[in-house]
Amino acid sequence: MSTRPPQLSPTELAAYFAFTEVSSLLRHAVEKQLREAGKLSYVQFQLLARLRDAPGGSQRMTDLADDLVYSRSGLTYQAQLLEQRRLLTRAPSPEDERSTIAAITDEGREVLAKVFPGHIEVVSSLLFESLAEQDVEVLARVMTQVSGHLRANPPRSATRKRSSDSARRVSTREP
Amino acid sequence: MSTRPPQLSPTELAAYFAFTEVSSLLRHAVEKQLREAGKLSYVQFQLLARLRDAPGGSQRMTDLADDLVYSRSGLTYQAQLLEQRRLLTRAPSPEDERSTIAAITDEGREVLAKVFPGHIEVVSSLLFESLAEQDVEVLARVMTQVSGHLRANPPRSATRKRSSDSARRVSTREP
DNA sequence: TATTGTTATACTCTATAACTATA
DNA sequence: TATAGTTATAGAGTATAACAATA
Repeated sequence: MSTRPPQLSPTELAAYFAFTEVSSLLRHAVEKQLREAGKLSYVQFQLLARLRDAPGGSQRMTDLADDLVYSRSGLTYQAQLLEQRRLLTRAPSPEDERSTIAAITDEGREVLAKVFPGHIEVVSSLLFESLAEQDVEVLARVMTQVSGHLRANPPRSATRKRSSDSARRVSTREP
Repeated sequence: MSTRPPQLSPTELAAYFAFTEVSSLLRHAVEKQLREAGKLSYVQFQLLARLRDAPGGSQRMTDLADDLVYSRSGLTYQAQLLEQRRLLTRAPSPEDERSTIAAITDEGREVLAKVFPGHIEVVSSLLFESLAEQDVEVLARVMTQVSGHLRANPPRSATRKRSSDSARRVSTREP
């Protein structure tokens, strides 16, 4: 095993501290905006956004839970809330009666549309406003790099699930 | 108000998505490690770490709450938990009897010391392992830039404190 | 009166385990 | 048996408002 140095370098420390601070403040601001503009929690927003971007505007509950690093019961809870507000529907899958397919409704899309401008505004003004175009490019590159690294090396606890038969689709394309 | 474009550029979008994903996964992993290694929540860890780095290992409750973007009652709650575990003490300030000074104890420092190696290990292997040294430098620079920007433009809600000025009577409704 | 901090309380979120039903 | 999902439930965390003490 490759041993990582037991200490962070000063540069790493600075990067880590600044990263967590930005992350925390941005998250806080985004949550506030979503709550005020559409009565959505951050997770609910992610849920709806993911459904909207999924083919057919729908996805299996389990896949949603996997993507959002969520427990299934937690997802059920949030889906119930959104269903009560008619922002999504749930129905058993025709292929596999065990599965539940969640689908975003028109009302759900409306809420997303209502919330989005303010969301962009927050992200834009807090995260990007002070950055030069090149900085943004560099940030995108570095974060994408790390993101890929994290997908490739899941945090141990998330590994226990997908065992033998249905291996998970990874975003890496193999020739 | 400076006018920001109503849309994020593709690069900004990529940067934002990757950033939030990394932030979320890293936070999750860090919380897990802190919980398992020292039964600390992330906020409690930040609290202790901040006290440790403060002069005298102590700080006023209000200042702690400000720094951590925390409500006072929430801070009181966490401080109570830590005090019960003897990881910090609370005592009224000699200068101003209204204030409470929280101070980290030796036991608190021990817990931090116990938790730290694993913390470093998580951050190191998740955030930095896949990055070249130059990437880390760039990340530190960009995040510090944004962090400074955020400090300079607090998210509105955190602002309404220091102003002894009466600039906000205008929008206040009275019966 | 304003500030500091605590308390009382209500609410949201999350996770674990037991359970149902399908496969 | 294994998987998908829900339910029951318990616990942590947060915020708001009322409050007491001090300035």
